[in-house]
Amino acid sequence: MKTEPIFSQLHQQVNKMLTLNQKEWDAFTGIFVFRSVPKKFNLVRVGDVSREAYFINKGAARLYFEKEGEEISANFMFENSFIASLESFLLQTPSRQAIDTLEGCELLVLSKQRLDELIQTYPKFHIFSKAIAEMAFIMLQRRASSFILDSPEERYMNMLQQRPEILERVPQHMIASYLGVTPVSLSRIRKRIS
Amino acid sequence: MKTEPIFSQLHQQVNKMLTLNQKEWDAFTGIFVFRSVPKKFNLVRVGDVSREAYFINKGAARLYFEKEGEEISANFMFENSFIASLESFLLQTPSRQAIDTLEGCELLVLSKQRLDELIQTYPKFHIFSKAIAEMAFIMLQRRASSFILDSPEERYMNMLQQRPEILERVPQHMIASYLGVTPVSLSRIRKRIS
DNA sequence: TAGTTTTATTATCTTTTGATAATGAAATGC
DNA sequence: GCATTTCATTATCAAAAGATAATAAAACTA
Repeated sequence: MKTEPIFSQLHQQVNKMLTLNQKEWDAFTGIFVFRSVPKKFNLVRVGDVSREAYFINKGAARLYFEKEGEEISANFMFENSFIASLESFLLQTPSRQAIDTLEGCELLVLSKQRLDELIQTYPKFHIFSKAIAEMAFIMLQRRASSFILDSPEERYMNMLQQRPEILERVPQHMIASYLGVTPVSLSRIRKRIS
Repeated sequence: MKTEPIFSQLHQQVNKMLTLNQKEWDAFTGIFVFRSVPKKFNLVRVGDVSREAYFINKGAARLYFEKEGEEISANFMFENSFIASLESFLLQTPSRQAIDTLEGCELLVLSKQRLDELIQTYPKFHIFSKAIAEMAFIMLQRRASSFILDSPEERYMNMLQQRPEILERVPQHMIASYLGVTPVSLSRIRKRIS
C-alpha cells in the first residue's frame, strides 16, 4: 500500500484495528492534517469543546485536570499514540481536561467533524472508533484499578515497570499528581525505595 | 415495533444507540437468553474468561476485585444497565474482576460468541459495541477522576448526589471499598458529615 | 424465637500523607 | 554567562486514614 512517510506510523497502528483498501486508506488519511507545535504548547483548554484528537508522530504530551489552580496529570502520551480529551471529543461537551505538549511535537490532527463525515461515507470506520474507545477503556481501567487496589508506593513501582519512559521524559512533580500524591510525598517514596 | 415484554427495557436502552428495523431487532434479541438468579449469586469469577455480559431487567449486581482475600468493589449496577467484566469480555482474557448479584436478579444474558456472529451478519452492530465501550469509558473516566481530584469525603458526597440508590441498596462495607477507604473510615466520614 | 453470624460504630494507637518552609540543584531566559 | 525561576529534597508539624479490638445493632438461620 502506498503511504506517505508522514502517515507510516499511523498506518502501522490503524492496521491493528481494521483492514483498509487503497481508497479507504486515502479517505482516512485525508481527514488528518499535519501540525508541528513547540514544547509547552496548549492543545486543549478546560471548558472548551475539543473538536480535535491528535496522533503523535513525534514528541510527548500530557492530559491533565485543573483543580484550584493546580494541574493534576491524568496521563502522558508519546509517539504512536492518540491523545485527546476523549469525553469532550466524543460528546462535544466542554472539556474537563486540558492537553499540553511536554516536548516539541509532530502531530496528525483529526477533526471530529471530518471523522463523522468519513464514517457517514464508509460505515466501516465505526470499527476504528470502536477500537479507540475499547482501548481507551481498557487502559483507563488498568490505571483506575491501581488507585483502588494499590498504595502510592505500589503505583510508582508499577509505573516504573510498565511505563518506564514516563520517568525519563516527564518532570517529577507531574508524575506525582499522576500517581495521586504531592511532589514531597513522591520524593519520600523514592527515598524509601532506594 | 413488536417487542416481547421481557425485552422492553433493553429495547428502550438500545434505541438510544442505534435504529433497528424489525428483522435486525429480532436478530438482536435472538442472541440474548433470559436467566433468573438468586441473591449473592456468582456470575463471573476472577481468573475465568468472561464469555457473557448481562443486561439487568430487575435487581442489583456488583463488580469487584479481589486483593489478598478482600473484596474491593469497583461498581454497582441496577435495572436497565449492562454489567460485565468488560476487559475480559472484549479481549477474552482471564478476568481481573468478579461479578455477584446483590439482590435476586432477572437478567438478559448476552454471549460474546453470539454477539460476534451477529456483527458478522449485520456490521451495523459495531455501533452497539462502540456505544457500549464509549459509555463505559465515560462512566469510568468520571469515577477515576474523582479518585485523582477528590478526597474520600468528597467522593462520598458526590456518590450521594449522583447515585443515591447505591446508599439504599448496597451494604456500607461494600460502599467503603468502592470509595477507596476502610469501613471504619467511612463510618467516621459519615459521622463528620452528620 | 433463640442463637449465631455479619455489620456498623467507636476508641486507641500507629503510619502515612499533606502543608509549609528552607535549602540546594537544575533549568530557563535575557 | 549571570540572574531568576523552577524543581527536588529534606525537615517539622498537623491531619487523615489504617490496623486492631471492643461493643452494639442488625440480619440470617436452624
